[in-house]
Amino acid sequence: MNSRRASPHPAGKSPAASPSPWRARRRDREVKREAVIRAAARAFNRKGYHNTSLDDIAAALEVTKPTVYYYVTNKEHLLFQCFLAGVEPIRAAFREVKDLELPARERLNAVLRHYGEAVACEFGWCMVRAEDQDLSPAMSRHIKALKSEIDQGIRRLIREGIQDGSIESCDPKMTAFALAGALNWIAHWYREDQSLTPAEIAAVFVTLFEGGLRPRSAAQVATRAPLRRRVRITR
Amino acid sequence: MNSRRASPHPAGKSPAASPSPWRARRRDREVKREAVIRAAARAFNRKGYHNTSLDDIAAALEVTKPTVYYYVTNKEHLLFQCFLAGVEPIRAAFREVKDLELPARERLNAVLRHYGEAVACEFGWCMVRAEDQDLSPAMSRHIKALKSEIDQGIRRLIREGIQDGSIESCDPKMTAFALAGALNWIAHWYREDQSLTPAEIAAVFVTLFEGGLRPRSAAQVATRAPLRRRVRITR
DNA sequence: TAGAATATCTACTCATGAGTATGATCGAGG
DNA sequence: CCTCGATCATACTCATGAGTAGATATTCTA
Repeated sequence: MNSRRASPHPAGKSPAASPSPWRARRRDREVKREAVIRAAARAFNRKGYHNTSLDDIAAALEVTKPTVYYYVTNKEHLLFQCFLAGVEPIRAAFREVKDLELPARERLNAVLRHYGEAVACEFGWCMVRAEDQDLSPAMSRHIKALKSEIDQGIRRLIREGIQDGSIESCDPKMTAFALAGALNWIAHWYREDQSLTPAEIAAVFVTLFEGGLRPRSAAQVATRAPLRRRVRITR
Repeated sequence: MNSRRASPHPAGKSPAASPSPWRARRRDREVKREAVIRAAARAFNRKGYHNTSLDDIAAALEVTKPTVYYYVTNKEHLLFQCFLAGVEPIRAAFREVKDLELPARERLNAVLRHYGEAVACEFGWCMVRAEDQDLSPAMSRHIKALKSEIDQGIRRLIREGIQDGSIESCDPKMTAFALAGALNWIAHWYREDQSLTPAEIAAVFVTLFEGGLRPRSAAQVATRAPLRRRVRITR
């Protein structure tokens, strides 16, 4: 990047005098770059990573493949960028919640709500489904680290919740797996079933996580199996 | 299959007189065929469908690619067979539970336990991750139908549970998505983390699904945020 | 307006992997 | 011991798709 500036003006004075066109160019380029990443995310979303060629992505943008390569280095980086766009909101959610004076369960709920919305968004699929098997070792490590950071964040909130009494005693690791799994899976069905908005889905899920299936109303009927028989007989 | 028998003995008498060698052959073939499918499942498990070539699978069996093609028609069918091997235990679980005289929540729990164990098994990955995008339209329909059958089965149990009072009122569809999602996700992490057996995992998950995160002990401490501050200060 | 930097296209290379044509081998029955 | 069918290997074809080389268009600067 320095070399680009240095070559026309070795002394390095004129670039400082007229920075605006450079800036404009750079922003323009960045906008297009993001468009490429978004188009890739949409394509991966629809057809999966392996069933999407860079020609497909280029066609969606009404350009040709080399143009795509002008903005991203290769397909793997493209997936990685989509992944980053997907995780960033989740990391933000952790930061946002970090200093709230709330019991840990409520902080966890807030994170999970953001998490669910992130998974349902455009980049959700890429974030959830970026497989280390598809990536170079270096990328794989990087992605695993980011995923692990989130996982550990959830576990920590669960541990804190157990300590402060806002969460029932449980295995933090397994519980984190269960919660994240339920939310991750949204990426699989949300394309086909958009009957609820991402925010609504996240809210429903968090409610379920909190209370579980067991009825909480005091007037819960004890094991009355005959009722079921009756139901089946009526058909 | 008839043509194979008919060609050596057009009259069709000798085959009935000596069925044993044919039977033995067929069983032998079937055993090998299953070995091919299991090897494929293991390979898909480790490297993913698209990163596994039929040469890989053949090498794992110490044969060559045409030999694999002698037992299965193509890669897609191979994935489909793995998928079937994965779902079958789950369908069996539904049948097993069908006529039990138990509240629906307990029947649901039993199904979910089997479901979890199935996902953690050898074919779990193939079942969970068989993407319609990777398959021909016909296969895709077939797989979707089987997945939908299971989904609908879970929803039905949830509805029955709400009716018989064993499950708290909720949205059956979303709840089914959440439960199945949490369990499906086991396929993603179980390879790397086998600290618990499939049965133990399933049990932990079902317990969580039942009770949720909110503490059930009467002596639950109300929102005491200061506790958390203390924790952070100590570091 | 020359010319440099930016942006895009045409037309390739090259590796991989699915699927196959054809021939070799082996074991059982006549 | 010879034949026939079942089994398996060698050695291909062929399509696809990632990535690139080099030419071309566009735009800004001097």
